[in-house]
Amino acid sequence: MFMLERSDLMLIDAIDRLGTVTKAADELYLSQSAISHAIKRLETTMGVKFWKKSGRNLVLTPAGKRLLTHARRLLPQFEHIEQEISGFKSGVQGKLRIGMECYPCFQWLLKIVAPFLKAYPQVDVDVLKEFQFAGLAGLFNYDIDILVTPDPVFRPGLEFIPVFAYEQVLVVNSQHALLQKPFAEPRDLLQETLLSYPIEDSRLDIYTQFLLPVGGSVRKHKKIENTEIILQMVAANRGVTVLPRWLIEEHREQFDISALPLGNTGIHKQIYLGVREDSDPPKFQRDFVSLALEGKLLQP
Amino acid sequence: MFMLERSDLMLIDAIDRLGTVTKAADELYLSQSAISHAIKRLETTMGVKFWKKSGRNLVLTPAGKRLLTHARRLLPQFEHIEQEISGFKSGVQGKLRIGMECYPCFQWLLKIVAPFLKAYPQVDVDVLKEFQFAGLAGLFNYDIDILVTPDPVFRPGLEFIPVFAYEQVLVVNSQHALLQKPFAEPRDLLQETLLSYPIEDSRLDIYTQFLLPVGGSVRKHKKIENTEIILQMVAANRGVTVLPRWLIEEHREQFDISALPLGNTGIHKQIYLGVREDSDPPKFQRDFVSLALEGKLLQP
DNA sequence: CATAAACATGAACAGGATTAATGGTTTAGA
DNA sequence: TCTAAACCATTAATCCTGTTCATGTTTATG
Repeated sequence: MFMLERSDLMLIDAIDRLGTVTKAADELYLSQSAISHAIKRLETTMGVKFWKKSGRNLVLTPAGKRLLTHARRLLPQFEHIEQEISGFKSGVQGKLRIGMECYPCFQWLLKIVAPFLKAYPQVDVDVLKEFQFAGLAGLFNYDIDILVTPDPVFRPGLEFIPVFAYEQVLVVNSQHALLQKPFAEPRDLLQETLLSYPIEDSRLDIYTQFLLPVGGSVRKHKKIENTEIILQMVAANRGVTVLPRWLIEEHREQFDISALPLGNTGIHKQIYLGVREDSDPPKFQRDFVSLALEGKLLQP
Repeated sequence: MFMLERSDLMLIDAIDRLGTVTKAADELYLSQSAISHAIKRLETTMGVKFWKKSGRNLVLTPAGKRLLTHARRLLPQFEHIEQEISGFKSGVQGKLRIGMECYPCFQWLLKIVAPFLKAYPQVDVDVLKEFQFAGLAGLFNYDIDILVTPDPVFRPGLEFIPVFAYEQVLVVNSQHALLQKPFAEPRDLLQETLLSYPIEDSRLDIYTQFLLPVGGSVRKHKKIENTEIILQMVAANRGVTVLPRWLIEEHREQFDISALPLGNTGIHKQIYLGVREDSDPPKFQRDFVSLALEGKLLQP
């Protein structure tokens, strides 16, 4: 009775990735013939053709494509398991892969990662930006172990832990007229240029929580990658932006900027750590969460 | 260079599940000695001990436990892949596993599954209730292929497709005084007994969307599994409940009940189908979604 | 203390996986 | 158009992995 093995998945992955059986054989430290035989065995035992000849190469059949997508999904998990397991022989070693879904997350994360790295010298930390992993899917696929995000998903199988509360404030030039007011109202932005990180409007709080509910808008909206550049432009009176208050406090000295709340209540957000509800995750992973929670206490 | 294989995962799983190496050998159609050798090979090549002797049995070390949880996660996926792949040889055959996260979902699903089964006689349909899978995790783990839920999660890697809109209405006895009013207000429920399915309050629309926002409450809250029983109790004037309007229409004849909107706008919900953003899912899976969407058109 | 249950070990074996050698197609390029 | 190179398939021989068999050791049980 045949069993699809990891080696079969590696086979189909390598052939597709490298284009030819010969190159795949090379990568897998096998002969071309070995691969050819393996293909035959796989296809006959499963009773399904995964490749067909096209010229002098092999191309995937629909069944093959399907198997490939599963291979692409599972193989990294095997690698991750091996990494994790080999950690058990050499002490506490391991790797913590953190995915981030928001810009302020990164700024906050930097503050937490530093003490963690110090406390766990044997643990590697990988910080993945949004485009390098697939959000929730990344968590479940074991591409990442921790998801840092402002949008929690409270569903079975997941745990989202609030670790940091902050207020989103409107950042303006220090001489800006708006600073006369105790807080900004949507209509105050009608003539302003909004500067933001390059993400969809639907994920910007100023739209979802401030402008859209009352049909407000801005004169212009410019998207910029870099926080410093954004602040520089605000300081130069080229626009306004929305950022966490604590981030602004840290740049007060450097830039000629001030901040005021959005609306009379202000926009309040939380950063959450999302983790899988795993049966016994590595200790350093739980410890990272604890450390983040301690940080929460420190940051009033 | 050693590779953790599926067979290794099967090994650790079987030993743990059956308790002894001997029984595991039995299940895997191997000799006890074969397993014993395999264990040794696995442990020496990975450089980690996964079992230690306890009396005359083997018990898992922490590393072993960790490997086991990964095994439990991955093995079903292999089985699923094999199932799916073998579908390619015998035509359109396959299995569609649908997970449900809400009670009205089930009622709705029944209507969709029937025509699907007729249209795809070679496809098996498994409908899993909430406690048999882990929601979103089930989707990503390939425990289920489609998640039926009223709470969509719009995140990368997932697609949630609205397939059915309905109104949650307050269901009362046909002689109930409230029926004089055009719609129910939160204070109307102060003296009522609320009947609901046995789920947490935080997932009941009447709380989250009706009572809690204004600090309302009910006199008493009883949780009951079965729709018919609930309706019987409402008919007997033993309480009120909240259900989709279309469900009530279907039971009008049978029970002495009537319905009225919750609040002046009513509570409006949608059922969504959640699927993985897979590269080419099986055809019958996409077809199921299409069928559900057609159903949407039929149900005004 | 005898017995059975359970796992470990060593030697021998079988068969599956690998390779080398060769042949058959296809394609690129002169 | 022809040749050489690139690529995959097949055969037969070989290797070596994983298996079994036989036996040993430890532990629980009555």
